[in-house]
Amino acid sequence: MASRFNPLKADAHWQKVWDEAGTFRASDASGRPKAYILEMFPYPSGRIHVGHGRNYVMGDVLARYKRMKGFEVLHPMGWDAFGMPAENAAIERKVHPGEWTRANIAAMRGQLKLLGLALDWSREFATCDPAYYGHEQALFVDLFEAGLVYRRESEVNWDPVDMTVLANEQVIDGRGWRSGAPVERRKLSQWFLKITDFAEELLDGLETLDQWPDKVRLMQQNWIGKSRGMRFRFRIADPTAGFDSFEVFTTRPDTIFGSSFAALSPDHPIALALAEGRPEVAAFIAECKKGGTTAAELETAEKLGFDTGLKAVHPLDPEWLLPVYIANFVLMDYGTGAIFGVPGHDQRDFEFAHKYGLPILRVVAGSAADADRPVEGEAEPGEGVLVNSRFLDGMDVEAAKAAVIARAEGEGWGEGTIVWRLRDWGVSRQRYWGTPIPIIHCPTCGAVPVPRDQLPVVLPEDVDFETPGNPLDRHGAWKNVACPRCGGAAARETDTLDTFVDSSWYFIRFASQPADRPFDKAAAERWLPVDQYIGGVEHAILHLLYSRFWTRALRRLGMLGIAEPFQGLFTQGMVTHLTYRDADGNWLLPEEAEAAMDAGLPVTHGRIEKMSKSKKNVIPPEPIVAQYGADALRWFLLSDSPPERDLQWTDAGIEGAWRFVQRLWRLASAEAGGAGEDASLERKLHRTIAAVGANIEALAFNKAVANIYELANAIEKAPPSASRAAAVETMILLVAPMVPHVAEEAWAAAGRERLIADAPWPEADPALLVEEEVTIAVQVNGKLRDTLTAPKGAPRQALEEMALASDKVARILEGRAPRKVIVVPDRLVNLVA
RNA sequence: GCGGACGUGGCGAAAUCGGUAGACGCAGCAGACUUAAAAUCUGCUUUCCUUCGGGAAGUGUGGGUUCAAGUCCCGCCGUCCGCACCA
Repeated sequence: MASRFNPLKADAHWQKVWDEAGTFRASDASGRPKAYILEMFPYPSGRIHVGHGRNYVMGDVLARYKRMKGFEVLHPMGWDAFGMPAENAAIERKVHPGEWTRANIAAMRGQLKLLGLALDWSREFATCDPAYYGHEQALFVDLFEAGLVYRRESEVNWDPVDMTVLANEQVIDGRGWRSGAPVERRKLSQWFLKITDFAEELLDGLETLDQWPDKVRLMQQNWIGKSRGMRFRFRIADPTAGFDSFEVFTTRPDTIFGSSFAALSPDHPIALALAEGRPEVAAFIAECKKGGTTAAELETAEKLGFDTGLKAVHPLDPEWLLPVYIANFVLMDYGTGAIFGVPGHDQRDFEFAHKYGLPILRVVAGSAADADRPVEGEAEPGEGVLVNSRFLDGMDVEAAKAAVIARAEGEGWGEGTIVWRLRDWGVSRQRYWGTPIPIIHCPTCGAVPVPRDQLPVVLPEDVDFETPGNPLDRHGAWKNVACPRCGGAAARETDTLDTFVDSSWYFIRFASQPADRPFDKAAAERWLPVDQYIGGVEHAILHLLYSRFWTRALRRLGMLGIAEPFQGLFTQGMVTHLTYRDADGNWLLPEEAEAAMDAGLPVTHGRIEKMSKSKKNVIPPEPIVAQYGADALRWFLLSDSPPERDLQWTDAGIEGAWRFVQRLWRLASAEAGGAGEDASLERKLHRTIAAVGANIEALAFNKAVANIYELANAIEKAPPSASRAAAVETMILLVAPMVPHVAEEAWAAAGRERLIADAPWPEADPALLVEEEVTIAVQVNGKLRDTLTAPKGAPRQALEEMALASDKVARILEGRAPRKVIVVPDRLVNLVA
């Protein structure tokens, strides 16, 4: 047997063996319990780096482990292939987006294959395949017919660089999530999916996701943003411009007697109507729109108001008139676009009242005795008892809320209600490289869905990107069609779907891909939900919320009997690497940095950052695999850092991993020899079997790695014995999910005919998990003074006597008897002097 | 501003229920093997003191609860993440 493991030969060999045997092909018909392991599929942006690899290797270890545990494992791979980078590449390099995308997929598939991933490649697809997006169009038509899709003119987030609309979720600090350009407001006709119809169940469903990180559940909960409160109508004392009342929403109906003004959003219909006849109103509204939307600007933005001169009648006192302002801080798209101001108990209203000299009334106080204490410095939004509030006086906040709502509902001027922060999902994109929206606009029939037998609506290939904007819009031959309903001249919708639609159901298509429909219900339900989903936390809201919505929508349509698509979710950390910059702050490749230093130019070590092309700190997998092999790379990616935390790429780290792979090989290929039992090694082995299994299931790969190191150390120190030879063999099984190539090689070298990938996971013998002897800590006053060895399960009395017999303890106690003795069996004895 | 997470050796980290802090790895030091190097193997490696037996301190910081706190509670400091004029 060779003294060194040669990954160059072994990697390719075993990858071919797995491939030819169809080892990782998932069977829909197997009787074994299923496990669906999925990593978020990649966008084919060019090349992968080792940071992407970490994600796939984690899923791979779990998939291989589950196979060994007897599960039928579905572990597929595909490509989230629509999106703007392809179009940008088309514009810059004059290649067709499809060509660019296909070339990237081919390159990245080759890179992934170098890692020896246990993937079922037979289910691979790209979302830009008409065979995929055609079914997506069919699903869109289904949702359309079910009333879950609608079109409306709306003010949208317009990205002036990418020349497209962005969803609210895609606007970060007022800038486009991709381009980074400040987002503009524009009015456009857009297609929307009714995700708000599902707000309640998306929120409640979070409760069932106990295998999701709390952090992600909390983020979704905040995003959905449920607020309970009351809606009520203010009558306008002197109706103008055709309006005699307006509605407001509040979460604090209890403070209704603390109100000193009402305020309308600058976009409110009444404000807009007033602006028609009064230039000063129009000017104020224009002023409000000027301000930026970045965090910093909003932080410092002044509260601005314009007194319309209108008076609102207090709903509980017809004599009480409130001034009506237009105020810049009132948002049209939350609640009703109008508020009633309670300066004493809301900070924004407080600032507003200060600026415009409005009364600041106290209606909540710590106790009734504080009723006359003025509210000073800042608003008091907290708990207390109601004061200065007529029939509410003396109630606590919750009771007062209920009392006001009951009164309003009884008298018919308001009602208890719930308001959501979540908005409907705008899915129209004015881009070419996406799924065409399967709708035809007919001047007579309106928006007509493309009949199912005419799907897919295929993207035309012959498009030009010379002119800015959407090339579909200019493509007459594609765009101009007959109306499917009346046969008259009509035009295709030229907007394409947000690519997040593509990724909202790909996991269903992986489970089942018939040619004639999106998926087969029974086949999909065999695999779904995904047992373990792995990906970046950056998708905590967008992709994960949309997928949950899509799955629930399909359920409502009766197409799928599953509520939640992802039972387990894991968000892994990034791989980071050193960066270098020159004197001008430009990023340098490591070799450029070296050359510059040799030339005596100043080079600064940048921060250790997430690998990215722009920072020039990416490590591609090819040279690493060529030098150290796939197993060393996999081992490194699993070692040391907890998987949810960032992992720093270092040359020393990959070399350490390579040394371990070689060490495994040496252990496995050494002459076995020896006879007889080694009870202590067997205990170690069985504890390791249990620990590695538990740690892999918990995705604590770094701990599983440490368990293996401990076992390897113990085996190396153990004298030859039959136990030792068996331990080596078992260790090969334990590392097989993590370093599969060297494991197969060692397995074959040991004369095994079956693949180790098909071998069963070893079972820990429960009898060997229990120690016969334990080390007992002996403390005096809580400080460790001695340790002693006792049989497992020794009685308290015996432990106490042994502890008192210790010389060290005797020296410290100086002959005194301890006042108190605490004995924790099998752990410690604490003598309190 | 609101919400959340985290803070342990030179570094990555571990410590499952409040019970021997630092397992395991990296880096480092010393030694073995070698003509030499690589590879490999052995030992040491939290800090300070030491009469070499051991002793003291120690998990961001200050308190508290407890026989016992990295772990629980309260305050503070710092780092990171999410949301943000949400009525």
